[in-house]
Amino acid sequence: MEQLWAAPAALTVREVHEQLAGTRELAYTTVMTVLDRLAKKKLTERERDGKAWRYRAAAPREELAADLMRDALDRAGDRREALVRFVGQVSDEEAALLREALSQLDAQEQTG
Amino acid sequence: MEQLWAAPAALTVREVHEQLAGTRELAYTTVMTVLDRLAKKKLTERERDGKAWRYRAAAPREELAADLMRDALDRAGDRREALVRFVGQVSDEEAALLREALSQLDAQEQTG
DNA sequence: TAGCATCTACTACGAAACGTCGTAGATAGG
DNA sequence: CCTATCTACGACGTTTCGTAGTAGATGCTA
Repeated sequence: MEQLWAAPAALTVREVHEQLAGTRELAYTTVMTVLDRLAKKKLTERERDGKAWRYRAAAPREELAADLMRDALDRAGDRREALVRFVGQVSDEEAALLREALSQLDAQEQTG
Repeated sequence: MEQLWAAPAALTVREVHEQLAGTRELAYTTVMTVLDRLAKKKLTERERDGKAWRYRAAAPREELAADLMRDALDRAGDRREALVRFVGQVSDEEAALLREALSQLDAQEQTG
């Protein structure tokens, strides 16, 4: 359902619907409803374009993922423990990416 | 609802109910249902104790949090990007804990 | 200007999850 | 045998989600 995020720019309902037509047979109004609900949840934003609305993701997929990770961490009780367990679950590659992200953060703090 | 996790040992429905009585006025069967549903979702385990069941968390709160973080990361598309955003959201203290967790992971890999 | 196409707004409906609880029946202790 | 204690199972209202239809506004076109 959220594969609409793949799209780079703001799309109208029609465009999303057509783009989905290959993969799944959905009624036009179904797409409309979904987009509308996402907008109500602030996951998409919309702007007028003639009589139609043009929808765009409020934040990239990665930002959503990061938010969810934060939320999970917030409900953890002992954050240290949760983080230890988290890095314990993560693949080697992901651990490397994490380290990278952290040094990037350092660099930023130096500069900014 | 999941504040039942605060308890250290396996508890019977009655014990959980009594423990909750101070905070919230819940029917005995409500507690039972909840515990039972949690068990069905594998979030609690239960063992017989006389005619009663004794429930215990299948995993500590922190493990659940870590699982959720993983899930979020898995639905991210570009993991690097998601991780960068995540560490960007996190507090300084949490970043430090993360670094710590990562070095701990290193040490483990050396040893184990 | 009448009519058709296009779009939105609103409503709906079934399924699943959740919080809440009741009833029925098994079991154990006095 | 009666009563208290537990469980199993069902139930009901609410919310979320996927799906879709209908009504009404708007705009192009003949």
